[in-house]
Amino acid sequence: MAIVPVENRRAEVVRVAARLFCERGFDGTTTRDIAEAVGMRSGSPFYHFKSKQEILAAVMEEGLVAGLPAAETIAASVLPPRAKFRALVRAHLEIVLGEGHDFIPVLLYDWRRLTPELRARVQVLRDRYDQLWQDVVNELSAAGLLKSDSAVARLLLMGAVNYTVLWYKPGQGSDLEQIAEEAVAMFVGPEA
Amino acid sequence: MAIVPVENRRAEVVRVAARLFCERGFDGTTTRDIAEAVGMRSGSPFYHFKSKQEILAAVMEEGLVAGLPAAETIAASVLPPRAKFRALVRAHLEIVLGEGHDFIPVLLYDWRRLTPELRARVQVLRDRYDQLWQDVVNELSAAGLLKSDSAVARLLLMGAVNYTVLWYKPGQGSDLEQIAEEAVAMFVGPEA
DNA sequence: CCTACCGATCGGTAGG
DNA sequence: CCTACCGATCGGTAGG
Repeated sequence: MAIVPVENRRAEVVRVAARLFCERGFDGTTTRDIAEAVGMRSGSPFYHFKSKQEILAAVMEEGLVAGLPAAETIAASVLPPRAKFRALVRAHLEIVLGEGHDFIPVLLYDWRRLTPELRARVQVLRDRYDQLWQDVVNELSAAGLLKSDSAVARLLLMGAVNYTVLWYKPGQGSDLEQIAEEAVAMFVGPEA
Repeated sequence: MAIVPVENRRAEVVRVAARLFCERGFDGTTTRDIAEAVGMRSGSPFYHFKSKQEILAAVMEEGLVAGLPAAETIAASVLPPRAKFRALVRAHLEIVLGEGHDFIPVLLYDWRRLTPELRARVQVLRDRYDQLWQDVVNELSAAGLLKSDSAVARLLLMGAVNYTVLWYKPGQGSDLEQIAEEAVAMFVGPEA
């Protein structure tokens, strides 16, 4: 038995909540489920969070904070537009579909369960992520590698990629690498 | 006051439930909300449906039954592949985003809330819809107008189109016609 | 389809 | 973070 610092209990709640929210949805998970899975009593999550929705927001924010650095590095790299886009898609698929990556799926599934206030708070981080995509898509566009207006293009592209969360089954059919390749091939066309 | 046949009360429950589920989500809507909006007492929806989830399944099935004929007509038409795909996308956007079309968004939002039994039941209709898309996508592929394997291609394409339900705002930005055009332009490339 | 009601669940809190 | 508990809600049912 390792000695676990008290500060980690909060993070543990967030991590367990992410898993349960991802599996059963926000409304399909009770704060009691979370408490039990973490080894607490039913009321104890509320020592760490003001409300169930605050836990949800924390899950989403942790997912975004964890995913942003990789995406930022890719966006700031000197890769040519098509390769950069491919790397971004690949990194995003990992965040959405990778083993133990339950945070962003929760954001995609249960965004609407956030109160307006919490939604606005999480949106700040989300905007940064969306902007990175927009930048990379704009580079594609500027290089003549993408038809369609870039604002709607970004939404359609992110839709295609995010929607994988609803159909992808690990170890069945294409793997993440293949899906990334197919998506890029279909959207961007063959080479520059 | 028109005289309303008793049989229409059930349909009324489904229609009202579709609107409320679409606005607030399945878990965010109580059977009491539905009853009140339809002008019944709180227990009366259960005269028409065995459970709340049966109402949800009915909403989804009505959406699919309403949408299938148009999609079938398009798939069976003699349009060239690109035009056929464009027509399918356009029809689908109408079903997903059109005014008063709350049924398919509910399917997209709350598919996971169905019990396994009900999910299997609704899946039968959903499979028919997916197959139509697959046929049209395969035609595109056969005509050399689409890169990427067609099974994954269909999922990515439907993802892009279905995801519009999360960002489209009527009367703000592109309209359905424009979105359809941009989607086709981006995915299929310029002309055959 | 209404009346009347239940049984259980659930988010959240006071007080330590 | 636990104990003990509340207040409200909610899906669903019996019986007519």
